[in-house]
Amino acid sequence: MTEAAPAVSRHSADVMKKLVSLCKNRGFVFQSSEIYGGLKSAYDYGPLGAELKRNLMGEWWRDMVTTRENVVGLDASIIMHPNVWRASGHAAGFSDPLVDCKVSKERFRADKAPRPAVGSELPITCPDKGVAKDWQEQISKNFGVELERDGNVLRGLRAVSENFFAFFPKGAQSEAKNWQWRGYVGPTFGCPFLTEEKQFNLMFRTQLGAVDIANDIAGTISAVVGEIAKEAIALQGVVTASFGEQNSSGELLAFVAKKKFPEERNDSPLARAIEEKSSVKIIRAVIEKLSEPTLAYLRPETAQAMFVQFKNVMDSAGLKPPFGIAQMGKSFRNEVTVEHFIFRSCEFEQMEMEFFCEPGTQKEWMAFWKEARMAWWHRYANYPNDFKFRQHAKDEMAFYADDCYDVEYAYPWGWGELEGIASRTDYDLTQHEKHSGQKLEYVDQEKADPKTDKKPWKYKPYVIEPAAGATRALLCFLLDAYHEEERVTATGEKETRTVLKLHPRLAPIKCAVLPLVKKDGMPEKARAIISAMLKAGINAKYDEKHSIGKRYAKHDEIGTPWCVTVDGQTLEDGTVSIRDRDTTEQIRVTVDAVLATIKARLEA
RNA sequence: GCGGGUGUAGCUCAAUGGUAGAGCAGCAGCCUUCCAAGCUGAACACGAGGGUUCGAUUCCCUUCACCCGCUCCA
Repeated sequence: MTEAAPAVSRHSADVMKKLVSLCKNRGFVFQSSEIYGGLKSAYDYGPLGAELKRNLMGEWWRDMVTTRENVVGLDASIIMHPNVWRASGHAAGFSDPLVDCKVSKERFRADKAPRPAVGSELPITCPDKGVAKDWQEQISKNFGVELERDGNVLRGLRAVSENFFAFFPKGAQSEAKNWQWRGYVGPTFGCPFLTEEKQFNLMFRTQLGAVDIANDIAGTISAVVGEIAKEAIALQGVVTASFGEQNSSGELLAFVAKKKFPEERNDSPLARAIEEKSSVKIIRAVIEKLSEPTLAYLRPETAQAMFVQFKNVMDSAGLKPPFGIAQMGKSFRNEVTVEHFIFRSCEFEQMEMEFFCEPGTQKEWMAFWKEARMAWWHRYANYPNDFKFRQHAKDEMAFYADDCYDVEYAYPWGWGELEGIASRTDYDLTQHEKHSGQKLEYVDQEKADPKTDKKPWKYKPYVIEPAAGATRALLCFLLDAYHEEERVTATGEKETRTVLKLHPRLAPIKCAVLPLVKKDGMPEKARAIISAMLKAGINAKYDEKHSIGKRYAKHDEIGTPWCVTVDGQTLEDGTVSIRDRDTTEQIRVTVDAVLATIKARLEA
């Protein structure tokens, strides 16, 4: 499964610095909004970077979609219905603290979690017996707590006091290590091994509608403040008598908010804030309530659209499982930390495919896509050993996941993720069925349901998801291509030749056409060649500046695989030289054959 | 989010409490017949804001951005 991999990156420590310089210098990648001081973790792709990214994503699309019969494309909107993100679980956490279960990876709202009474038992109900065994081992390993397994239930925990929970192996009672009792458990499995509460969300919020919501909010708050003033005067006696000074603003706000929003449901965030009499929470809840009708999010991943449009795509394209829906495009996440140039940024590009298959066949398809995807990465790489698979440990995967592999690359700072290939079962379709009320299943007329043995078999397909980062792919192929070679110049000095050994299909410029000197009719010959190439759709570049050596060096540095040179001999016998970027060797072909030669090499 | 570092021309660097200099790159021109040759000319910078000061690129504060660790990454 895991290939032989280098223990450390073959890259030198300063390669990132050099690459970032080269990217700016030559026009691959610029800092966003640089003239205004730059914007955190946002990058612009310059003329060469734009070509490189387009080529890269084009190669993915070609390999995943246009060369496969059973995979189709989708280009969904970046802004989707807010309920999409509620169903996927991304939207929780804006107004309420979120907690993760360290064992099941379930994420939930702390305020909605079950709160077992002090002294009660805390059984953990696992999805099945196998999972129960895994979790039992994890809990033992990570928290030093030995639980008893009773079918799919893990027993032995008890909420001893308000401050800690305990386990009682064979009657003895001791406190759980490394973990604190938070007073509640995960809603699905009842697990008390939880992370700290987090009050943030990684999604970018935006608003649909041209009217600025801030006006409505300001208007309402202003009215509320006015109400408070009136109430304060009217209730002056009561305020001083019964509210006390400490919480008077919260008390008043709660009083007014209750009058202002009489129809508020008991379990809404606003109702709870009013209950708590916290002025900050009330104001926050009012803002949320008022902005809610126009609230929208930028997608944090492209994947959900493939699930949401599953039926439409399947029906319109006349597909039946196994089939895939692929999509490339931008996604947005407010990352806590951004790092390593374009590796982790808030705005990034993804290349994702959801492959829908019959339940029970997911293992075979996982194996198929693992191989296909690794072959793709290897096709464009100079150093295949810098790529490897890493299987996710059970305690690393989401509770619904069946299996998961990352394709990792040996970046200068260590192994890092390029692509995740996940076996997601029917979790996503199930979630969207639940939230939308729409059936998201395939009806197989030919096959009998394995459970009832009757035709047809209606099932929600299982999903294999190869999800690659396009931005990361760009960085990884730049690193893979970056070479420095020592050489002696014509004047006898030692110099470093920087070469980007990009795969020709990725290279921004395929071919440079250069007159040896700009006289004797050489520029005219070269111009004729370049216009033929451009007409044929090959991104070629004419260059007559400086000496020929400088021009070669420049094109080495931007990864141009071939340089066609028009020289004295061209004028005599009609041949030109084609120089290879990686070897610097030249061959001669006739002017008429140049275009076909370059074309053939690009197709190779 | 925490700690440390950095910020001068497109890039790599220098100098200075009295508003900055080089190499390379780029631009215009001359020259040049195969791997960063030469000549001429013009252009280009103290990340932003505030403070101290007669005067700040230099000292102080804030902020923005980047780099290196840790944390986080549904």
